[in-house]
Amino acid sequence: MPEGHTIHRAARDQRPHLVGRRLSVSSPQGRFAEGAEALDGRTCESVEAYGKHLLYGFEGGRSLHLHLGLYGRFHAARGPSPEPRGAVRVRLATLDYTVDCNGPAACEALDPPERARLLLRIGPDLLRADADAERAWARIHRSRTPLGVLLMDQSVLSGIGNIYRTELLWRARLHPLLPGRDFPRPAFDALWDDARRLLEIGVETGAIVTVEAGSKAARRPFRDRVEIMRKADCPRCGGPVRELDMAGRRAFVCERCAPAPDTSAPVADAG
DNA sequence: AAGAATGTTATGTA
DNA sequence: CTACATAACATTCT
Repeated sequence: MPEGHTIHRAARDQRPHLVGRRLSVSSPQGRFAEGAEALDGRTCESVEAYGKHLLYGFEGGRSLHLHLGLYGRFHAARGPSPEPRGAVRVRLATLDYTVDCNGPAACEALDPPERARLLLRIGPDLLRADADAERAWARIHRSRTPLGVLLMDQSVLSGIGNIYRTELLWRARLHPLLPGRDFPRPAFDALWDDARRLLEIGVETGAIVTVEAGSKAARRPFRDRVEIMRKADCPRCGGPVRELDMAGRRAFVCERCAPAPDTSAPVADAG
């Protein structure tokens, strides 16, 4: 269940157990690991999250790249060889700690140039302190592409998935179909800050929580922790929620809170 | 038990 | 070339 918060939380949790240690890298159920096992026995030097990507740097310069895709997960446990749970693709282990990664969409060893190429494709990561908002804004403010699509484009900014996108737009009372170029700068700044806040809550709690943090609802099942995702009625105004297909995923909008942008009579470009 | 799902990329079409 | 939509892939949950 990965958006950026899942990956950053995993990096934060795993780092102290792995960095500076020699790791066994294996595929305990014999699943294809795309060269990851070549890193077996090397010392781990870094564990870093970039958007939804996790990179383990190894002595010698090569990295292990994991991407959880739609339903990948991590299982961490004390001890060197716990029973694998579910479909484990790769296992990273020291003598007293084991991380299993289940069902990732990417699990591969990268050379330094390949790693650099990957990082170039990833837009500013809201969960990294040095995230460059100007870079994201440069892509957004001149684009005709709808906000609902731009927010999920990992090369524009990284870490946001379908749920955060949907919730963020609802919170900001912005319609997902609003073209990026019609997005006012102050609204962008506010959304950027809100996104960081929500993602940080996600890292702390290990779950997507967009209702009031610390509330009772925040501890309940998924549908209670979000405001509008997969809801039929708007929790703010009671209006009906409309479903949109955006970038192949379902977005939810209250058009009473966020009126649809005017699509009529586009003015011809002068140039 | 079928279908949807917190994701991405490659390919097809206009 | 662009901007889309669609398919494909990995697995788990409802």
